[in-house]
Amino acid sequence: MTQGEELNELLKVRRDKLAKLQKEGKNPFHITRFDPTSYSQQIFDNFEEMEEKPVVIAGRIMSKRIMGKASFAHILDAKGQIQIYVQINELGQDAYDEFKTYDIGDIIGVEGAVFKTHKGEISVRAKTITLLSKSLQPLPEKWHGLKDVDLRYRQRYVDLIVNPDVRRTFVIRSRIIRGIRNYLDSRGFLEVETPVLHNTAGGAAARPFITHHNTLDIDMYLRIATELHLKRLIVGGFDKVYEIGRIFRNEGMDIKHNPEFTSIELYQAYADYHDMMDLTEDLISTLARDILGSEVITYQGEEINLARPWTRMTMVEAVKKYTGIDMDAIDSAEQARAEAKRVGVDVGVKATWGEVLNALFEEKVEDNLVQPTFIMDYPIEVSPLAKRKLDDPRLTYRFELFVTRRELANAFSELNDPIDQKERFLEQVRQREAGNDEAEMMDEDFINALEIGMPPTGGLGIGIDRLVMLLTDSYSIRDVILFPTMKPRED
RNA sequence: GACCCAUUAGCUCAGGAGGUAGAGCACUUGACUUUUAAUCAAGGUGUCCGGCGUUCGAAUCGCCGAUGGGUCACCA
Repeated sequence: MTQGEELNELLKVRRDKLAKLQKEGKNPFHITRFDPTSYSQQIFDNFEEMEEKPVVIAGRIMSKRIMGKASFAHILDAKGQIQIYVQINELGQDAYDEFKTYDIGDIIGVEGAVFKTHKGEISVRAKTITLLSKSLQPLPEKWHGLKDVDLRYRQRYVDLIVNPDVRRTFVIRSRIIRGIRNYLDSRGFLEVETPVLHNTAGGAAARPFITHHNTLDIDMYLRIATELHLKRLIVGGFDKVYEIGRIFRNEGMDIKHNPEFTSIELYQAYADYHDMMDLTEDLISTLARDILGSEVITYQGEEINLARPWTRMTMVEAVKKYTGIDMDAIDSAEQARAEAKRVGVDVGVKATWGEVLNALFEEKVEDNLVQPTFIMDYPIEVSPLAKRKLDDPRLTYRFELFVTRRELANAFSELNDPIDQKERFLEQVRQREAGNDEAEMMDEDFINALEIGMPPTGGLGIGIDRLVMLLTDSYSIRDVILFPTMKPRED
């Protein structure tokens, strides 16, 4: 709100109240600190001991019921809401009159005694009330809250005030991330930080955001993955590392994609992708148990059982199960393309056996993978950083985890052969030159690191936002990101 | 990027077969010393998303645009 703008009546009333307080030397914005002794939740949890004992609480006025010489209000603090009882005899005439001018949305501190009302609600009988901050705008309606999705995302601070479920989601998000850290730290993993600004955008197939460094006068990329730096650290001798961090991909936005999102990638020397599967299912089922209290959860009306063990099948087996096509029995790309066409899956005229397998999987299998399922052994064409299978060079030691039809994790036995890796990069470069701007870029220093020598290593990446969606039953990725990417409004 | 839907008071929403807009909450004033969607009485809410057009008249109809949501495409 800028100066000179016409204020509507609601705003004007609050400005006037503030001006009056300032004139009387009671400017709430002059207050610098306050010392609450209790959260609302602590009072509820310990009522027996706290009854009739003095407490100091602080929070936002969410409702107000004035009945002449006595009033009730609800105060929202970080842990919840508690009622206060405000009576003229306790406060005195002047303080009581001033309290009556406070608005819903104002932040107050309350000193008083814990008690239970005649109707049985645990409350605080106010002895003194201090206005700690004046709210100059009205809050959304108490009963329906804030529903407008646009406003909820743009003004998340209001959303958090009036929609308790939103607070819960982000508390759980925090617990999930803390749970992951605890799990990995207790198993000897080292948390590290690698650059966000990259000279080459590698480790995934995605268009990057480009930015510019002024002093060096070079364009740089925001990272699209943490993979290649973390593997350099395995080369360096840290045998178990992980990074939880923001990833940026310049792609479309929908209920599963936000341009910036959070991933965890971890790498473990001397381990393979089977170890990564064990770790993945143990980690996620542990999080569900510890944070939600159950391994059986509901996502958008569907029951999901996260109890171990989870189904493991190869991509070839999955395609066979859901299409009847046995890709193992097919040797030529030509025959594979004919089979795809037969079941109505569009593939290019030059599609390889592996590309056909991947297309069949994506179009015919993914939508069936509701319960947690590891899909193993991805084609080499779509896995430029994964180790080739010894018994079938068309495939790699790679898996993805699917839950509720969505990819949640991606892992490989990491490719550590520098010569093979260089050839894979060159193939990616050829694709890039052929117009695929999501193909990997050549990363000579990463090849150099592999030449120095990387032990056999298992690597795993999990989309934290999607994991939080699953564990909080959130429909959209925007419901688990505090400030999702929004177009600016033109006013 | 394509298509569909939405946008009305601070919030949640009605309404409008074209005649200048309504409810509840919130707000203001008054009554009320245990209420809790407090109650009772009285009162004012407004760029009907923006622009252009049709029309005597547009919030309503048409076109263009903005933002959001959804579906699809893209995202191996």
